[in-house]
Amino acid sequence: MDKKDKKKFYLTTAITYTSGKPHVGNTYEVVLADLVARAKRMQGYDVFFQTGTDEHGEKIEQKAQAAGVSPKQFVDGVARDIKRIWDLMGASYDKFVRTTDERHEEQVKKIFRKLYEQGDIYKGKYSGWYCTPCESFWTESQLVDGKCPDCGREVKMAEEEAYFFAMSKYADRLTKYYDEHPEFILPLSRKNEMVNNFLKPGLQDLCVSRSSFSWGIPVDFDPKHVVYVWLDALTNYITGIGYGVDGSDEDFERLWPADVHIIGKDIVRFHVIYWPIFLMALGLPLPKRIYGHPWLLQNGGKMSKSKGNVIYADDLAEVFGVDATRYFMLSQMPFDNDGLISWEQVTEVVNSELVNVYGNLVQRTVAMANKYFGGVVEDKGAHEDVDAELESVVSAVRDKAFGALEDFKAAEAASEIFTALRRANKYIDETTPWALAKDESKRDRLETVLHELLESIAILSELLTPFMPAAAEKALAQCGAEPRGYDDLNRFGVLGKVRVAQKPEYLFVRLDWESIKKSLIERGLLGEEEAPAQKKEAPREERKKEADNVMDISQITIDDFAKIRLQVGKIVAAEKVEKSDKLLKFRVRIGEEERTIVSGIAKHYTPEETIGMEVVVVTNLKPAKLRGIESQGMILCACYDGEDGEDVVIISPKKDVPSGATVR
RNA sequence: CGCGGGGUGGAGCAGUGGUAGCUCGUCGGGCUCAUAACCCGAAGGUCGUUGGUUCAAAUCCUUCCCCCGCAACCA
Repeated sequence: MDKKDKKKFYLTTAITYTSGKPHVGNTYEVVLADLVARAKRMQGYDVFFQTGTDEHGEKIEQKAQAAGVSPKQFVDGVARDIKRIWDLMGASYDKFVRTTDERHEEQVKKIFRKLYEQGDIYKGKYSGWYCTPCESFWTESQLVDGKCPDCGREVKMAEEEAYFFAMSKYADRLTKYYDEHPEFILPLSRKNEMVNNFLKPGLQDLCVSRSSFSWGIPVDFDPKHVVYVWLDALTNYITGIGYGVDGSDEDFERLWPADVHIIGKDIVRFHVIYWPIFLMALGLPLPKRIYGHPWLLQNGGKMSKSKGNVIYADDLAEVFGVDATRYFMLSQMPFDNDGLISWEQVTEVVNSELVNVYGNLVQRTVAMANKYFGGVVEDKGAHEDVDAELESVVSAVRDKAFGALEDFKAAEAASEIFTALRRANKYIDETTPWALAKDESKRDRLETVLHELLESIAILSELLTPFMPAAAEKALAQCGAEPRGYDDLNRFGVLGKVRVAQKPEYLFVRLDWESIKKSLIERGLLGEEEAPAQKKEAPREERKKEADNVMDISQITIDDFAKIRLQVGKIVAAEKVEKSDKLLKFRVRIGEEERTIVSGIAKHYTPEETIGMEVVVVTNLKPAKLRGIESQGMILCACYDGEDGEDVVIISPKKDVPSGATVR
């Protein structure tokens, strides 16, 4: 079919920031977008799926410097890695844009100039609190005790030339757009958040240039400045498909506006406020929908002290296979809540859904087709009531599942399909083919039953293709079926006489958690104590181990110890440190002097109960700044793993001791 | 009061005004085509807490408690 005859569907992910290797969360976004892209293609849309990398900015400049390479070399490496993972996961993107693409850079310069010339961008002064040694600007609220949050030094009010985008003049149009397009922001809860936090208080003009670093797209008429990364990054959605300030390609005319931007919930603000306003300023229509998906979080993340706990998609794919990894992400992620992932959960889902329900259904059906009919099966028309029930369940899946996908509810779609697969397994028990096989007069019925099963599997597998392309295709092949096309996926009677695979192959292999766990630990992909099932046992062994470790500390001489000056002091005042949930600030009297000491024990002591306590203080410790307060010493505490996390107890002499007494 | 999310049977979740549901796990049974799989049944929930609105609240309003992510931070 000619492209012009089809309805277009343009979708994008956010472009990934190239500061490092993407974790499962980033990868989830691409897999989700890929699901939608594949589903839309099945439905006959002319789909254009764009993803890519966001490669400018100060952070990248710093990372590159730390790595001792040029920024371009650095992003080339990371972008390659990102692309590799996307490809590995089977992402069927049509275009992978990079913000360092020449064409993109050229258009961003032109866009910036255009907006400047038409008065949306103006040159102004950026003023704020400036810390000279750190070369950083801070807002009032970022300051700590009126000082630099990084180094604790004095800051001064300073000004810097910068370009601003006059946001406020578009605010009303944007609000109106929200009201007229209630489906613009998904999930809905985000909309109120945006309106209440940003639109209602009044939109601030946005600073759209930077001059404190140089890794960015220069403002061509004022090269001291580089374009703000978000203005640079967001425009990829139009430059990638051929937008040009002086005239756009045909592709752009066909594809824009985007049908959806699939992005993380953390960057919803940029996509529903700044991006639409930039587009308005350019005189372009706005994207139809923005879906801010939740995050995929790691289960057992708090155990991270035992390093090596971060999960990457390529590791998952290596252990479980691409299809299983995709399926897990897509079926387990809620629509508007963060989801969890752990190695054990993936193992469980693979076994209980992919192996037991889907794989096993295909396996037993194909095996029976071979056993009873030499692998060739057709519909003999010997139907019974139970067939109609199976058929009605299976035929309804297409509209339910694809309907859910219209709203990006992948888990719901997957669950519709699996409900039907379970129904098919039940059908086998209801029809008892092995019993029919014993009765020569039931031969047609038996063949009909198997054909019903094969057609069910064929339909459901095709519906699963966007989720698990390879496995679904394999299942179709096992049944001897060809893809029938979207229009026929809601009815039976399409599958003719088929020859099934002679040697059924497992779609998914059953996994043994214990051995997977073992190999993960060996490879350093899993911390020893992640397994939630053994919560009760693990901490105890842990504690023991820790006790051993203490004994194991390399020995020091008495001279080493003598370097540490310990004295008894008395807490005379205590208060919570503002804006901190762990820190307490103490005044401690040690002999004749009084010191300020900050300690991270707010979770274990209230200020009141510590006043008057005698404590042991390290008095010759080099002072350090915490939350901008100078701490002149350290209060000794006993720390251990208690029932619920770490317990901390201040060490205190049992008898009254003169203040300032030394401890040895 | 930094921002945001959440507290529903053992675990993970669905459920936004009208008999509290799903998957896993557990227990019992069935079947034997199948990857210790499949099918049936059972046990198990004061829906975090307080007060309120309503004929009716897991669902709306209110009080408090707790958990998680981000941010900050552990002398």
